[in-house]
Amino acid sequence: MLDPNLFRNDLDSVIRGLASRGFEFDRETYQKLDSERRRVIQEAEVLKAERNRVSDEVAKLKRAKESADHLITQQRDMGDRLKNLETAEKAAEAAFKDFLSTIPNVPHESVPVGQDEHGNVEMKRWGAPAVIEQPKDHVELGTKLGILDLDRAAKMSGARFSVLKGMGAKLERALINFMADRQSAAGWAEVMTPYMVLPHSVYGVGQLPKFEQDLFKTMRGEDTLYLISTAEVPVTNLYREEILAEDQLPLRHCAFTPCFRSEAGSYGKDTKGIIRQHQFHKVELVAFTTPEQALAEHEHLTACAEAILEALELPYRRVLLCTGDMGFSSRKTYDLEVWLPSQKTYREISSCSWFGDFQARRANIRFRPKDGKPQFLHTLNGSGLAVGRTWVAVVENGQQPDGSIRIPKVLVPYVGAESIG
RNA sequence: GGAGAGAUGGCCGAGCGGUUGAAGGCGCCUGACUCGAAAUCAGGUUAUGGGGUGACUCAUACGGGGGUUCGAAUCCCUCUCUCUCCGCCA
Repeated sequence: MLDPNLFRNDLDSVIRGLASRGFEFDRETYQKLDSERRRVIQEAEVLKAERNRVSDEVAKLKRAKESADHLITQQRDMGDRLKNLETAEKAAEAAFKDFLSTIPNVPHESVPVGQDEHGNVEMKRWGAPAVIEQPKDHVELGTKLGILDLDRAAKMSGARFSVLKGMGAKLERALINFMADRQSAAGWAEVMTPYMVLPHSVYGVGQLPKFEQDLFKTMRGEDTLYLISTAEVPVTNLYREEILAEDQLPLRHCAFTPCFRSEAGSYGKDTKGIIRQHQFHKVELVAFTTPEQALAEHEHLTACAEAILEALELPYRRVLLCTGDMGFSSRKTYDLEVWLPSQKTYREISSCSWFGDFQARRANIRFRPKDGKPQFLHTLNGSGLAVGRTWVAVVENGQQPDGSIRIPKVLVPYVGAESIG
């Protein structure tokens, strides 16, 4: 959520920023809701002040053992009048908040303006894609080696699920352990979290109320729990409603979790293979910082994700997303894209975002500066990395003419073999 | 699943219808003492929202929601969570 003061102090620049990402800010509705809210608050507070004054009078009289009956009679209907006003106040506050919570974050000034992915800017490339004659894709390679079984996955769960077998399952586990080991060694304190969360946690990171259709929802009686779409959700919410000390920042966590996404609206996209699944594994990096630390932390976090790709000898590039291609909550996002020989292109394998205080405001996460009042901190996160897509990249980039897969050196101790097949 | 206890400020912990935004302690800040530090002493130290250029002022908040009352941290209902004991269980 954006800071209401931003609207009050610098409405025009906010509107311009939002427009750059293709969001049209409804100025009229905003002003109507804001003035209504303030009107009701003031009305209620005048009445409450009056009630408090009279109650004090009553207290004084009673202590002096005098009669206060005339005041009490006079105040009889105060309760009802106030109750009505309080209801109106709550409604006005809620309407205002609902309006604000559907407004996306304002892009940072360093973000290029653009409508969609064509406006993204490539920042760097690392590694030269190997020359492979007639490269096979991971489905063909995996199926032949008996390490991937999509047909049987479909039998039990339908489309967009997979079964990994033998060395395929072991490779998945190896990647998870390698990534979690590396990131925790790099200073990202590991956490294991719930995979089901309450609605307010999803709201806190900005995926509710607008993106419910992307999530799996479960019911327990009347209560809703969502399956997490990313570890960002539980890890960011670790400190909801808390005030952290400034010297705790930057606070860095990594978390391995499965991720669940309904992929509504992506019918026909990446239907082949395990690039886009309803369930996949990810090692996520999440950072909490002061506003001053945030931009440097964004670079650091991205570098930590890149380090995994480099250790795995996977060619990749870093892309700075333009205003029109960024997620709802983000101020600035780098995507890391890995080379896939079968597609002869780079595909997203990590997304590293800085959210400013947008999520912190929604989840009410603050820090106490050395001298001064508590203020909202900044949050950042990025994949380090998406495990399923890394599995694909290792298999496709490591493929040999005989159909076997060469395992990257750093992974050999984890896999227990130098090649598969 | 059964029985009971509890939830108060950054932390611990009193209060159980009206001078309590909240005793006392810890922590933290300022000052005194000191060459400096520790100890000691004195003072200060919640957050959010409204109004005001400002000093300031008003409102709200004692797990969440609802109720009783002129007035609720205090009484009633309800939900959530935590703890103890019993049962069941990976």
